[in-house]
Order: sequence, then C-alpha cells, then structure tokens
Amino acid sequence: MDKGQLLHLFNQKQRLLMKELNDCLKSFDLYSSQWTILYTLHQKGKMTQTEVWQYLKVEAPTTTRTLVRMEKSGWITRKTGKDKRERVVDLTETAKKKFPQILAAIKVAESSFLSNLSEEELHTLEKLLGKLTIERDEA
Amino acid sequence: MDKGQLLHLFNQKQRLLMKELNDCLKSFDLYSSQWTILYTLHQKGKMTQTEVWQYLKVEAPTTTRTLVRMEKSGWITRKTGKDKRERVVDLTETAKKKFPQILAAIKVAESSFLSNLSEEELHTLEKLLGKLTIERDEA
DNA sequence: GTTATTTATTTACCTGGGTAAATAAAATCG
DNA sequence: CGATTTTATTTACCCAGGTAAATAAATAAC
Repeated sequence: MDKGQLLHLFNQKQRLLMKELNDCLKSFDLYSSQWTILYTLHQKGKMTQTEVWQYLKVEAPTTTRTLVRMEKSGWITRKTGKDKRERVVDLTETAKKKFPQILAAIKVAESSFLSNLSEEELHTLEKLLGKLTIERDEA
Repeated sequence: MDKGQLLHLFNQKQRLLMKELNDCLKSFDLYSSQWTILYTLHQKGKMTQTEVWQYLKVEAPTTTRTLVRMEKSGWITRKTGKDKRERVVDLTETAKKKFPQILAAIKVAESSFLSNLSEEELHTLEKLLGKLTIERDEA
C-alpha cells in the first residue's frame, strides 16, 4: 500500500470539503473555521478563548484572530471576565437567530460530501480516522 | 451518526498530519506543500506549472506562489518554454541529490501517522476516502 | 492581417494553519 | 509585601488554501 498516495488523497478530500463548506457559508458571510466556533459556542454556551482553542485543538493565536474577525462581523462578543486576563466569548442575538438556517445549509453540504457512504461505512471511517496518531515523545 | 463530528475529526487529523510533516521537513528547509511538488516532479520529471496544479488539484495562484518560493530556495528552476506563456518547472541538482534523504524522513512520519492501521484498514480507508465527493452541477 | 478569444501565469487580497516572542494579569514563593 | 513564575491573550511573521482581476502570449475568427 502506497501510504504517500493515501495521505495525498486524504489532503485533497479535506480541501474539497473546506471549499464546499466555505461555498455554502458564503451567503451568510461566514467561513468554515468561523462556523466551527459558532457551532461550538451554540452547543456549549459562553467559553473563554482558552477553552475554545483547547477544545478545537487549534493554536491560541489562530483562534484569537478568527474570534476578532467574528466579533467585527457581529457574530460574537468578547467580554473581559473576572480574571482580567481572560476573554469570555459568547454568541450575539443575531448569531443565535441565524443559527438554525446556517446549520441546515451546512448539513446539506456535509450530507452531500458523505452521500456515497453507508451508515456502516460512516462508522468505519470514524473508527479509522480515530486511529490516526502522532506518537509524541512524552517527557 | 453525527456527520458534523465525523468531519470535524477529519479536519483535526488532517491538521495533525500537516503539522507532523512540516515538523519533519523543517530540518530540510521545506514545507509540506513544497514537498508534494518536489515529490511530483521527481516522479514525473519536467512539467509546466499548469500540469502541476492540475495534477495536484490546487489552484494556479497558490501553485505559482509555492513554486516561486521553491525557486528562491533553490529546489527548482522555472524556465520559459517554446510557448512563452508557460513556465517549465524542473528539479535542481541539489534537490535531486537530497531527495532520497527527505523521502526517507517523510516515510517515517507517514508510517508513524498510520501506524495503528493494519494493511487491510489502510485499504479500507483509501476506499472510503475515495468515496467522498462534492456533487457539482454539470453545465 | 487584424481583431477577438482563449490559455498560462501572475498580482492583489481574503481566511486560516502554524511558531516565537511580547504583554498583562494572576498566582506563587520567599 | 516584593520578586518570580505561571497563565491568557496578543502581536508579528511564516506558509498555504482560496477568489477575482490583470497581463501576455498563442490561437481562432473574420
């Protein structure tokens, strides 16, 4: 088995998915990463920025930048908490109101992307993806 | 099956892989996308830029930029062909000489990433990834 | 042969992933 | 309490994905 080819395929499909999601979010003035955060906040409610990036496993500076953009475009608020170092992030009313529509559009795109897989294959894929790892030297 | 969660996992693993590959390429002053091009040129020999981006399914401007960087850092040459619009891309001697070492390092990283999958699971994963699609309206 | 169209590439500008280093506030240590 | 260390966030700067529009050369059309 050519592992390089397999991982190349993996990358290409990921880009294809991102492209499709961005396309589908375009009409809402949203981008895929922003949607991920929006969805997370909708599920979990108020979070500090650290909670956000740790949960999404994205680096802090990347998250900061995306959150700043989302604040500017009116999707979230970033209020200073009791601990004045931290920023508490929350959805705006507008975001909450628009959420169902966006979710519906996303679900269409996601279902389309996965449309050739049976329920069983979906489970298999999830299981196999879960096995992909980087072995890190533990100190 | 929560498709959103599955695709989120998909993204996270892809980022993990990219991170690992970039890490492993760091000592060669290379980046994952540059490696992909380097590998392609090693396999296929001289190519025009259009052949490169069409083969890798990456947009032309993205490819141009990466190729310019690779030219600057001495991995490739970009010569004007008979058709003066096109640029023919080729590996430098340095690149050819260093190639085996880099390939070896990459293979270690890739094998590590896939180390929890059996040969059969690798085939299954490839098959499932191949089924991921975006249905485009055909004109 | 001159004009119009296509094709290859580039430029300018987004978003978004990363790292390294700088703040600033809280917590800890002595 | 004052000094040190930790923690949360930000800033600056990479690389890399995308789109839209501009060149420039080749081709096609007239």
